[in-house]
Amino acid sequence: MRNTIQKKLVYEAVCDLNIHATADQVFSHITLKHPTISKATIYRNLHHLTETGDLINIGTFHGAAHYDHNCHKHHHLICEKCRRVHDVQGDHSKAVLESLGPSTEFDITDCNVTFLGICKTCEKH
Amino acid sequence: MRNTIQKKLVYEAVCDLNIHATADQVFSHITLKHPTISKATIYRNLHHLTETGDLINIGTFHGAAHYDHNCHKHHHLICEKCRRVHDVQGDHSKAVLESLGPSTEFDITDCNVTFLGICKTCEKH
DNA sequence: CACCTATATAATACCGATTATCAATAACAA
DNA sequence: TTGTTATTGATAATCGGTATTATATAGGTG
Repeated sequence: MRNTIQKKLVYEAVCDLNIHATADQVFSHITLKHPTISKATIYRNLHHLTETGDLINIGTFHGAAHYDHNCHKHHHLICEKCRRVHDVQGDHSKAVLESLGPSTEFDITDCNVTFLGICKTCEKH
Repeated sequence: MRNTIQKKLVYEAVCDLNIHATADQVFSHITLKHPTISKATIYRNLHHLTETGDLINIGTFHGAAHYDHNCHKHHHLICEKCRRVHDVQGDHSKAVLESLGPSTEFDITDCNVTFLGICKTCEKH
């Protein structure tokens, strides 16, 4: 896996934006200064960076995937009004897996805990 | 909201299939006996039935949404090989919300706990 | 350093899932 | 039965993402 300028740009964009950006937001951010970058390159590098553990892919049940450069264990809250993704500190996955106990039906590898609600900005209207 | 034949068919299809069916699976099932039903009607009614609480939309991070007619609180495991959705009995949401405590940042309405792993069928190869 | 070659790129066609549009139809209240 | 209005079927459009391919370039080799 080569260290291309584009890969660096994608990683930096996710960090700079710091809003759990989507591929599209990353694309728009980068094109401001590098108008020739391709959308396919954004997607490819988001995948690469997720594989190497530099980014985390936040599944959000609806619409586009969001990416997070904060790789410390934590959770996310999806605002049901604006669909933005917010950080929720803590790690409840372990506790859930422990209280679930060993499964005879599945080889459980992970547990995703995601909160739903309304963020402060939307609460105010 | 009117009680159309199509809405009834969609609900019954999700129940009869009993496999956390996708819109496409519901469509295929219904067209066997009602070949003129439109895919848009399937999507529309899946939405309606989710709003009224008759069905649950299971987000799966990738691909199509799955629908569940079992509205008792329980969780799902998504098999990382076959992407099928399996039931996991229990309700950990409450415990997670309690251990999280009250939030000053968000009006948290719910907490989604989804397990990832490999199901028995796929484990055997 | 110049060269090589495999990998990454830009551009674009394509795909699956879902939503929007709209004229025709049917639910249901009067 | 009739009028109104939500729902339908058909289909185009959109959205998020992947596949293809000719070209460019990262980074090792001599």
